[in-house]
Amino acid sequence: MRLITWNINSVRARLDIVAQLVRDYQPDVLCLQETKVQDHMFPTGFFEELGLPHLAIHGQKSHHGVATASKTPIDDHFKIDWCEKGDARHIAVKVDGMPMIHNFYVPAGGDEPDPVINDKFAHKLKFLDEMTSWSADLDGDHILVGDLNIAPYEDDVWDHKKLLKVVSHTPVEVEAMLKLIEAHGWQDIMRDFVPKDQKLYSWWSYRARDWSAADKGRRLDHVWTSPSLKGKAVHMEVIRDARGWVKPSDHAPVLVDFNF
DNA sequence: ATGACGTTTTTCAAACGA
Repeated sequence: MRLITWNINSVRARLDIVAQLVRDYQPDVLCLQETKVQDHMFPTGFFEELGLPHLAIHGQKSHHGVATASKTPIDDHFKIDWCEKGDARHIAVKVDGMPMIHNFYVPAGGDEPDPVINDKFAHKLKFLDEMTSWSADLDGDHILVGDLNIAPYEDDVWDHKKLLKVVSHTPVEVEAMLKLIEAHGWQDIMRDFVPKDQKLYSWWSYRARDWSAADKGRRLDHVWTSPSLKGKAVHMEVIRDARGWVKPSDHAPVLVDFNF
Protein backbone atom coordinates (compact mmCIF):
# COMPACT_ATOMS: atom_id res chain seq x y z
CA MET A 1 0.00 0.00 0.00
CA ARG A 2 1.48 3.29 -1.12
CA LEU A 3 0.63 6.35 0.96
CA ILE A 4 1.62 9.92 0.08
CA THR A 5 1.09 12.97 2.26
CA TRP A 6 1.49 16.45 0.78
CA ASN A 7 0.78 19.97 1.93
CA ILE A 8 -0.46 21.22 -1.43
CA ASN A 9 -0.95 24.93 -0.54
CA SER A 10 -4.23 25.24 -2.46
CA VAL A 11 -5.42 22.17 -4.33
CA ARG A 12 -7.20 24.18 -7.03
CA ALA A 13 -4.06 26.16 -7.83
CA ARG A 14 -2.07 22.94 -8.24
CA LEU A 15 -4.16 20.47 -10.20
CA ASP A 16 -1.37 20.02 -12.76
CA ILE A 17 1.23 18.86 -10.25
CA VAL A 18 -1.28 16.74 -8.33
CA ALA A 19 -1.83 14.92 -11.63
CA GLN A 20 1.93 14.67 -12.15
CA LEU A 21 2.41 13.17 -8.69
CA VAL A 22 -0.38 10.63 -9.10
CA ARG A 23 0.77 9.65 -12.59
CA ASP A 24 4.43 9.28 -11.60
CA TYR A 25 4.03 7.71 -8.15
CA GLN A 26 0.64 5.93 -8.21
CA PRO A 27 -0.39 6.29 -4.56
CA ASP A 28 -3.18 4.11 -3.19
CA VAL A 29 -4.01 6.84 -0.70
CA LEU A 30 -3.17 10.53 -1.04
CA CYS A 31 -3.49 12.83 1.97
CA LEU A 32 -3.50 16.55 1.20
CA GLN A 33 -3.29 19.51 3.57
CA GLU A 34 -3.98 23.21 3.06
CA THR A 35 -6.49 22.48 0.32
CA LYS A 36 -7.95 25.98 0.89
CA VAL A 37 -11.33 25.12 -0.56
CA GLN A 38 -14.86 24.62 0.74
CA ASP A 39 -16.23 21.11 0.29
CA HIS A 40 -18.82 22.08 -2.32
CA MET A 41 -16.08 23.60 -4.51
CA PHE A 42 -13.61 20.70 -4.20
CA PRO A 43 -12.47 19.35 -7.61
CA THR A 44 -13.93 15.87 -7.07
CA GLY A 45 -14.21 15.06 -10.79
CA PHE A 46 -10.53 15.71 -11.24
CA PHE A 47 -9.65 13.09 -8.63
CA GLU A 48 -12.06 10.60 -10.24
CA GLU A 49 -10.20 11.01 -13.51
CA LEU A 50 -6.88 10.49 -11.75
CA GLY A 51 -8.03 7.12 -10.45
CA LEU A 52 -8.52 8.27 -6.86
CA PRO A 53 -12.33 8.52 -6.89
CA HIS A 54 -12.98 7.87 -3.21
CA LEU A 55 -12.71 11.09 -1.24
CA ALA A 56 -13.07 12.26 2.32
CA ILE A 57 -12.79 16.02 2.48
CA HIS A 58 -12.87 18.56 5.28
CA GLY A 59 -12.42 22.04 3.93
CA GLN A 60 -13.14 25.65 4.66
CA LYS A 61 -12.81 28.91 2.79
CA SER A 62 -9.32 30.36 2.19
CA HIS A 63 -7.40 28.57 4.88
CA HIS A 64 -6.45 25.13 6.13
CA GLY A 65 -8.46 22.17 4.85
CA VAL A 66 -7.56 18.50 4.46
CA ALA A 67 -8.55 15.86 1.94
CA THR A 68 -7.85 12.14 1.66
CA ALA A 69 -8.24 10.43 -1.73
CA SER A 70 -8.22 6.67 -2.22
CA LYS A 71 -8.12 4.19 -5.09
CA THR A 72 -10.38 1.82 -3.21
CA PRO A 73 -13.56 2.63 -1.28
CA ILE A 74 -13.51 4.54 1.97
CA ASP A 75 -15.73 2.55 4.31
CA ASP A 76 -15.86 5.11 7.07
CA HIS A 77 -14.57 8.57 7.88
CA PHE A 78 -14.79 11.14 10.65
CA LYS A 79 -13.47 14.55 11.66
CA ILE A 80 -12.36 15.82 15.04
CA ASP A 81 -12.95 19.48 15.94
CA TRP A 82 -9.68 20.17 17.76
CA CYS A 83 -9.79 23.09 20.21
CA GLU A 84 -13.49 23.48 19.31
CA LYS A 85 -12.68 26.14 16.75
CA GLY A 86 -14.70 24.66 13.91
CA ASP A 87 -11.73 24.80 11.56
CA ALA A 88 -10.70 22.08 9.09
CA ARG A 89 -7.54 20.42 10.35
CA HIS A 90 -8.26 16.69 10.52
CA ILE A 91 -9.96 13.87 8.70
CA ALA A 92 -9.70 10.16 9.39
CA VAL A 93 -10.53 7.42 6.90
CA LYS A 94 -10.91 3.65 7.05
CA VAL A 95 -10.08 1.81 3.86
CA ASP A 96 -10.38 -1.98 3.67
CA GLY A 97 -7.11 -3.75 4.42
CA MET A 98 -5.47 -0.68 5.94
CA PRO A 99 -5.28 0.83 9.41
CA MET A 100 -7.21 4.01 10.19
CA ILE A 101 -5.44 6.91 8.47
CA HIS A 102 -5.49 10.31 10.18
CA ASN A 103 -4.70 13.33 8.05
CA PHE A 104 -3.65 16.41 10.08
CA TYR A 105 -2.89 20.05 9.53
CA VAL A 106 -1.51 21.34 12.84
CA PRO A 107 -1.62 25.14 13.37
CA ALA A 108 1.49 26.95 12.19
CA GLY A 109 1.65 29.06 15.33
CA GLY A 110 2.37 32.57 14.07
CA ASP A 111 5.67 34.39 14.47
CA GLU A 112 6.25 34.88 18.19
CA PRO A 113 6.90 31.69 20.21
CA ASP A 114 5.11 33.00 23.31
CA PRO A 115 1.57 31.83 24.13
CA VAL A 116 0.98 34.87 26.36
CA ILE A 117 1.34 37.43 23.60
CA ASN A 118 0.59 35.24 20.57
CA ASP A 119 -2.83 33.55 20.38
CA LYS A 120 -1.76 31.47 17.39
CA PHE A 121 1.12 29.95 19.33
CA ALA A 122 -1.21 29.29 22.28
CA HIS A 123 -3.59 27.55 19.84
CA LYS A 124 -0.76 25.40 18.48
CA LEU A 125 0.25 24.27 21.99
CA LYS A 126 -3.37 23.54 22.95
CA PHE A 127 -3.84 21.57 19.73
CA LEU A 128 -0.76 19.46 20.53
CA ASP A 129 -1.99 18.96 24.07
CA GLU A 130 -5.35 17.66 22.81
CA MET A 131 -3.57 15.38 20.33
CA THR A 132 -1.51 14.03 23.24
CA SER A 133 -4.55 13.19 25.40
CA TRP A 134 -6.26 11.63 22.37
CA SER A 135 -3.14 9.59 21.54
CA ALA A 136 -2.86 8.28 25.08
CA ASP A 137 -6.37 6.80 24.81
CA LEU A 138 -5.99 5.50 21.28
CA ASP A 139 -6.47 1.76 20.75
CA GLY A 140 -5.84 -0.32 17.65
CA ASP A 141 -3.78 0.32 14.53
CA HIS A 142 -3.44 3.85 13.22
CA ILE A 143 -1.42 5.84 10.73
CA LEU A 144 -1.02 9.55 11.41
CA VAL A 145 0.25 11.80 8.62
CA GLY A 146 0.32 15.42 7.69
CA ASP A 147 1.81 18.83 8.11
CA LEU A 148 2.51 18.89 11.84
CA ASN A 149 4.42 22.17 11.53
CA ILE A 150 7.19 21.07 13.91
CA ALA A 151 10.70 19.91 13.00
CA PRO A 152 11.67 18.12 16.22
CA TYR A 153 15.28 17.04 15.79
CA GLU A 154 18.47 19.01 15.19
CA ASP A 155 18.89 17.53 11.72
CA ASP A 156 15.25 18.22 10.85
CA VAL A 157 16.33 21.82 10.20
CA TRP A 158 19.14 23.39 8.20
CA ASP A 159 20.62 25.13 11.27
CA HIS A 160 19.53 24.01 14.72
CA LYS A 161 21.03 26.94 16.65
CA LYS A 162 19.67 29.59 14.31
CA LEU A 163 16.17 28.15 14.48
CA LEU A 164 15.88 27.67 18.25
CA LYS A 165 13.71 30.80 18.53
CA VAL A 166 11.90 30.29 15.23
CA VAL A 167 8.39 28.83 15.49
CA SER A 168 8.50 25.19 14.28
CA HIS A 169 11.74 24.34 16.08
CA THR A 170 11.49 25.99 19.52
CA PRO A 171 12.17 23.80 22.59
CA VAL A 172 8.60 24.18 23.90
CA GLU A 173 7.16 22.85 20.62
CA VAL A 174 9.72 20.07 20.38
CA GLU A 175 8.97 18.96 23.94
CA ALA A 176 5.24 19.00 23.19
CA MET A 177 5.79 16.86 20.11
CA LEU A 178 8.01 14.35 21.93
CA LYS A 179 5.36 14.06 24.65
CA LEU A 180 2.74 13.49 21.94
CA ILE A 181 4.87 10.78 20.33
CA GLU A 182 5.38 9.08 23.67
CA ALA A 183 1.67 9.16 24.54
CA HIS A 184 0.83 6.49 21.95
CA GLY A 185 4.29 5.19 21.17
CA TRP A 186 4.01 6.71 17.69
CA GLN A 187 6.66 5.41 15.29
CA ASP A 188 8.40 8.14 13.31
CA ILE A 189 8.59 6.29 9.99
CA MET A 190 10.67 8.89 8.17
CA ARG A 191 13.37 8.58 10.81
CA ASP A 192 13.25 4.78 10.62
CA PHE A 193 14.62 5.16 7.09
CA VAL A 194 16.95 8.15 7.53
CA PRO A 195 19.11 8.19 10.69
CA LYS A 196 18.60 11.08 13.09
CA ASP A 197 22.06 12.49 12.40
CA GLN A 198 21.33 13.00 8.71
CA LYS A 199 19.55 16.07 7.34
CA LEU A 200 15.96 15.41 6.33
CA TYR A 201 13.56 18.12 5.13
CA SER A 202 10.10 18.30 3.60
CA TRP A 203 9.62 22.07 3.34
CA TRP A 204 11.63 24.88 1.75
CA SER A 205 10.54 28.53 1.88
CA TYR A 206 9.26 30.24 -1.25
CA ARG A 207 11.39 33.21 -0.28
CA ALA A 208 14.79 31.74 -0.95
CA ARG A 209 16.30 32.92 -4.22
CA ASP A 210 17.38 29.37 -5.04
CA TRP A 211 15.66 26.97 -2.63
CA SER A 212 17.68 23.92 -3.68
CA ALA A 213 21.11 25.55 -3.64
CA ALA A 214 20.44 27.27 -0.31
CA ASP A 215 18.76 24.10 0.99
CA LYS A 216 17.47 25.82 4.12
CA GLY A 217 14.79 23.24 4.75
CA ARG A 218 12.77 21.91 7.64
CA ARG A 219 11.02 18.56 8.24
CA LEU A 220 7.50 19.79 8.97
CA ASP A 221 5.65 16.84 7.44
CA HIS A 222 5.43 13.49 9.16
CA VAL A 223 4.28 9.89 8.83
CA TRP A 224 3.72 8.08 12.10
CA THR A 225 2.24 4.68 12.92
CA SER A 226 1.01 2.86 15.99
CA PRO A 227 3.72 0.75 17.65
CA SER A 228 1.77 -2.38 16.63
CA LEU A 229 2.63 -1.57 12.99
CA LYS A 230 6.38 -1.63 13.57
CA GLY A 231 8.13 -3.11 10.54
CA LYS A 232 5.16 -2.67 8.19
CA ALA A 233 6.73 0.29 6.38
CA VAL A 234 9.13 -0.97 3.71
CA HIS A 235 10.09 2.21 1.85
CA MET A 236 10.10 5.98 2.45
CA GLU A 237 11.09 8.91 0.32
CA VAL A 238 10.68 12.65 0.33
CA ILE A 239 9.86 13.53 -3.27
CA ARG A 240 12.20 16.50 -3.32
CA ASP A 241 11.91 16.88 -7.10
CA ALA A 242 8.30 17.99 -6.65
CA ARG A 243 9.52 21.14 -4.88
CA GLY A 244 11.05 22.10 -8.23
CA TRP A 245 8.03 21.33 -10.44
CA VAL A 246 6.17 24.12 -12.23
CA LYS A 247 4.31 26.34 -9.76
CA PRO A 248 5.22 24.14 -6.78
CA SER A 249 3.93 23.90 -3.24
CA ASP A 250 6.52 24.95 -0.66
CA HIS A 251 6.20 21.41 0.78
CA ALA A 252 7.45 18.22 -0.86
CA PRO A 253 5.33 15.06 -0.80
CA VAL A 254 6.36 12.30 1.60
CA LEU A 255 5.84 8.76 0.28
CA VAL A 256 5.72 5.56 2.35
CA ASP A 257 5.12 2.02 1.11
CA PHE A 258 3.54 -0.40 3.59
CA ASN A 259 3.36 -4.14 3.46
CA PHE A 260 0.12 -5.01 5.25
C1' DA B 1 18.60 36.07 10.93
C1' DT B 2 16.98 38.90 7.30
C1' DG B 3 14.15 39.53 3.26
C1' DA B 4 11.49 37.89 -0.04
C1' DC B 5 7.38 34.82 -2.20
C1' DG B 6 2.81 32.74 -3.01
C1' DT B 7 -2.44 32.13 -2.30
C1' DT B 8 -6.77 33.82 -1.07
C1' DT B 9 -10.49 37.15 -0.78
C1' DT B 10 -17.65 40.47 -1.03
C1' DT B 11 -9.43 41.74 -4.19
C1' DC B 12 -6.36 45.74 -6.99
C1' DA B 13 -4.42 45.61 -0.39
C1' DA B 14 -4.23 42.86 3.39
C1' DA B 15 -4.08 38.57 5.94
C1' DC B 16 -1.70 34.43 6.39
C1' DG B 17 1.85 31.19 5.98
C1' DA B 18 6.46 28.92 8.50
